[in-house]
Amino acid sequence: MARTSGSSAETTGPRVKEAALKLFAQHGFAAVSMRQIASEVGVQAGALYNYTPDKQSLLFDLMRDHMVGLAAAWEHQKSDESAIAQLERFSRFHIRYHHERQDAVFIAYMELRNLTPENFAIIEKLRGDYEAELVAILERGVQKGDFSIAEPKIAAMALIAMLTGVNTWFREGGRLLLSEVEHVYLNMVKQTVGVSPRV
Amino acid sequence: MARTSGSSAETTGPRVKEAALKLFAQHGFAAVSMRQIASEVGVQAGALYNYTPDKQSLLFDLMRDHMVGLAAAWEHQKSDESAIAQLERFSRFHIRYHHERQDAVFIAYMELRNLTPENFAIIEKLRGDYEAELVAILERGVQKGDFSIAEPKIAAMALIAMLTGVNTWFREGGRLLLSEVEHVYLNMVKQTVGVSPRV
DNA sequence: TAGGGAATAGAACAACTGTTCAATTACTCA
DNA sequence: TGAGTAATTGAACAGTTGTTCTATTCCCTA
Repeated sequence: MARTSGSSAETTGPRVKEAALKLFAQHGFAAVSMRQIASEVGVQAGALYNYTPDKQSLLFDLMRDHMVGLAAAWEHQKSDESAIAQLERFSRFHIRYHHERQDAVFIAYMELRNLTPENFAIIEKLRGDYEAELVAILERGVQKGDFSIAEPKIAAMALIAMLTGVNTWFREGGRLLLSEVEHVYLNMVKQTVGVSPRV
Repeated sequence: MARTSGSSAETTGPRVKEAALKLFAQHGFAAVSMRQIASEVGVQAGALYNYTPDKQSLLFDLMRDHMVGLAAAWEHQKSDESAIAQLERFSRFHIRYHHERQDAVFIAYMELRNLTPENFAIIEKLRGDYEAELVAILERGVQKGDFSIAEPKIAAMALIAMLTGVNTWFREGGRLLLSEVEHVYLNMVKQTVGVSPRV
C-alpha cells in the first residue's frame, strides 16, 4: 500500500492534533501511544511523522497553541475601563474560554512534567504573562481604592485557581446554566477582592 | 541470588509505597515502570508483587490512603464553634495538610483517569464526603446570617480550588512564610463568603 | 543446630513502545 | 498524457512493558 485516495496534508494535519488532544486529555500523554493516535485518525503510525518530528513536539505544540490562543483571545477582549469592570470582564472571559477548551486546559495543567526543560520554560513564561494581566488589574484596583486586598499577586493566583476550578465540577445539563454559574462566581470574585456585589 | 540479608516485609512494604508515591507524582503513573519503582527501593521488579497484586492497586491504595487520612485528620480537628471559626479552622487545616503532602495531593487530583471505574467511584465518594464538610459549614453560616453567599455548594468548590491552589505556586524559602500565606488566604476566604476581615 | 516459612533474585514471557525507511500509490500541473 | 511530487503503507528496529515462576538464600523458632 501507499498513498490513499483522498489523502491530503491539509486535512490529516489538523486531525492528528485533534486526536492527540482528545487522547492525551483522556488518558494522559505517557499512556497514549503513537499507534493509538494514528488509529483515531485512521492512518498508520508512520504517517504521523509527516506532521510532527516526535511525540514530545506533538504535546508541546498543543500546549503552546493553547497558551498563545488564550493570550490572543484576552488581548482581543480587554478594554480600557474601570478596574471593577476589567475584573468582571476577565472573570467572565476566563470561565467561558476555559469551559470551551476543557481538553486543552487539562493538558496544559497536567502534562507540564512531560515537557523537556526548554519547552517547560516557554509554557511557563506564557502562563506567567497571562497571570500578569490579572495582577495588573488587581494592582490598579487597589491603587484606585476600589479593591481591598493585601497581596495582589497572591490574590491573582487564588482567583485564577478558583475560576479554573469550574471545569472540575461544572457539566452542561446540570442544575445550573453556565451563565448562572458565571454570575455566582462573579459575585464571589468581587467579594474576594472586597467589592460588594450588586443585587 | 535469593532472599537478601536484612530483608523484611515490614521495611520493604512501606518503602515500596513511598517510592511509588514519589515517582508517580514526579513523572505520572503511566510513565513510571515497575522496574523504576523497584530500583528506587533497591530491589528487583518481581519482589514488588509481594506487596501489591498489580500496578493499578498500588496507585489506588496510595489515593485511598490519602483521602482516608485527610478525612480522619479533619475529623480530629473539627470542633463545635461558630461558623466563622469553623471556616477559619477548615481553611488553615486544608492549606497546611495539603502543603505537607504535595505528592499525594498531586496524584489524587491527576491520576483519577488511570483508575478503574470501581476504584474511581470509591475515591470520588471520599472526596465528596470531604467537600460536604465545607458545604455544611457554609450552609450553617448562611443560616445564622454570618455568611452572604448565594450557592453554598458552589462556594465550597470555589474555596477548595482556591485553597488547594496554594500548592501550585507556594515554595518554602520564598518571599513569604507559609503562616503569612495562610493569613492572606484566610482574609480572602472570609471576604469571599461576605465576612469582613479583622485587621 | 535442624527445619520451615519468609523474602528475594533473575530469567522468561508475549505484547507493546517510538521511530525510521524503502516501496508504492494518488494527485497535480505542464 | 506523462512526469514529478505528496502522502501513505507496512515492515523492521532495538528496547521496554507488566507479570509470573522457580530456585535460592536468609531469618526465626523449636
